Amino acid sequence: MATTPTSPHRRADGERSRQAILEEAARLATVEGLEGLSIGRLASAVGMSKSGLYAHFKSKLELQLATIETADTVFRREVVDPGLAAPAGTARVLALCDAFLSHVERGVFPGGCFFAAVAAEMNVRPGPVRDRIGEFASGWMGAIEGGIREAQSLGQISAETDSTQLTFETNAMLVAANLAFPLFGEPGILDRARIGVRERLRAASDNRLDVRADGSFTALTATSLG
Amino acid sequence: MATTPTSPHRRADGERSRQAILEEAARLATVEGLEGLSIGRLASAVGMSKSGLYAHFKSKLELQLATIETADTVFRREVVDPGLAAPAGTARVLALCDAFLSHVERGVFPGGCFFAAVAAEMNVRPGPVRDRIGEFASGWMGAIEGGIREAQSLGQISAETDSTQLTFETNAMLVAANLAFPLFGEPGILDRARIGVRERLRAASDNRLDVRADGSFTALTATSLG
DNA sequence: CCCCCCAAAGCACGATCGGTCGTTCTCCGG
DNA sequence: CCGGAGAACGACCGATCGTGCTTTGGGGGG
Repeated sequence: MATTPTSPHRRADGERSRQAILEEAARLATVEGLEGLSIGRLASAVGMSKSGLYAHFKSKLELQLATIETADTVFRREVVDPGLAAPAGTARVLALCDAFLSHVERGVFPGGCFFAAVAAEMNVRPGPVRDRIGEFASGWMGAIEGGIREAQSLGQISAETDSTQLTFETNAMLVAANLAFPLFGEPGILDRARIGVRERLRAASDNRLDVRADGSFTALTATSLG
Repeated sequence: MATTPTSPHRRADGERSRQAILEEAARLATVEGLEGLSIGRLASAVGMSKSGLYAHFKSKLELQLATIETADTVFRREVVDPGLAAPAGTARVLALCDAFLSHVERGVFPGGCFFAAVAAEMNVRPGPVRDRIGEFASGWMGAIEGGIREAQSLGQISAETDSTQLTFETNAMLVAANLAFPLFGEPGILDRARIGVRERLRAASDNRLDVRADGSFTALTATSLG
């Protein structure tokens, strides 16, 4: 519902155009940036005139906000939902991280994670755009922390662990991999993050051997990589 | 020497202006981005005309590259040199990380780390600018990894540890803190990174209690924070 | 002390920026 | 099937973009 406008009497072809515009905008914004994304380039990218595109959005700000909502929908579909499908606990945290790294690797957004790219651009520009990015970041971190707390209540991670601290460190590896992957091009960076997350969660299990992980867990230790 | 142009017979006031331009450009680029930084805004920021500024640089690309060199000099002075002043080993790695987080906290660049901001912007735009950013990133990671290898040769970190993996994880916390700090404004994020780096290095010491750390080490454990 | 030369400014260019017209076409409810 | 409303268009606005050319003024070596 986030991407569905509240305005009444919207024509079917117009809604299709609007969605096509926003999906292209979300992709382009990870390359050009939300501010660097120009109306003219976006219009020609979707094969429309500038004014035709502008009929859907009253201002560039509204276009930016709608683009964020579309990106949020994509992120939910490609990362959050697959991650939450895993059984609760450590496995779910790992699934969230793997889904994130997978969506970076597959190039769901050409410039990597949409929100990391936009956050880096807008985190020193106060306004509704930055506020919305902050809300998303809180939600994403909350999803990871929720999984960690579940793992604690399941006894997979020691109750003494600072879940917020562990969330920060887990997300840090995802963000760092997302930043370095397009810069160097080598997919080994993503394996670094996969290893790091698993080792960090294993360490947080406080020598409890009942830590749940998927089959690739034992195969993906730090020493198994050259 | 990096910021010193090779052209001969340069007047003193011109060199001062050039440096003033580049320092302002390095600061502005962390807010506007290297591409979003316009000649006109930069000129008015330093109190010059657009063409007067342009007399120092043949093109915007040259201005961008010179700005990177200036930012590299600032980063070296504010982060790398203070970090390398610490005694070799774990203490030096910690000093590098603390110097990095300190330069973010003090706002040496208003938008946080210059190279993280520029890398996020340019990592999907091939060209000499991205190449130079990649060189810097390799150099910075190399400094951390060098410190870790020294710590290994000193017996402070177990020789079995994958130094590249440990470097990735250490740098990840710095990058993540740099990204989240301006977004949320709370300095607690930087403490998260400080704690994470220390705990991670302690874990890598493989239960060796001779890990060197500064006095704040024991005080900055994960449990000491609310 | 003079005069060369570089720093800086003024001015202007084509392109593109975000944004607003008026107009035409086409979908779709009554 | 008719008419209102939305979709899309081309033209155009003032501002700003990066980049030139030309001019002026002052610093500094002979």
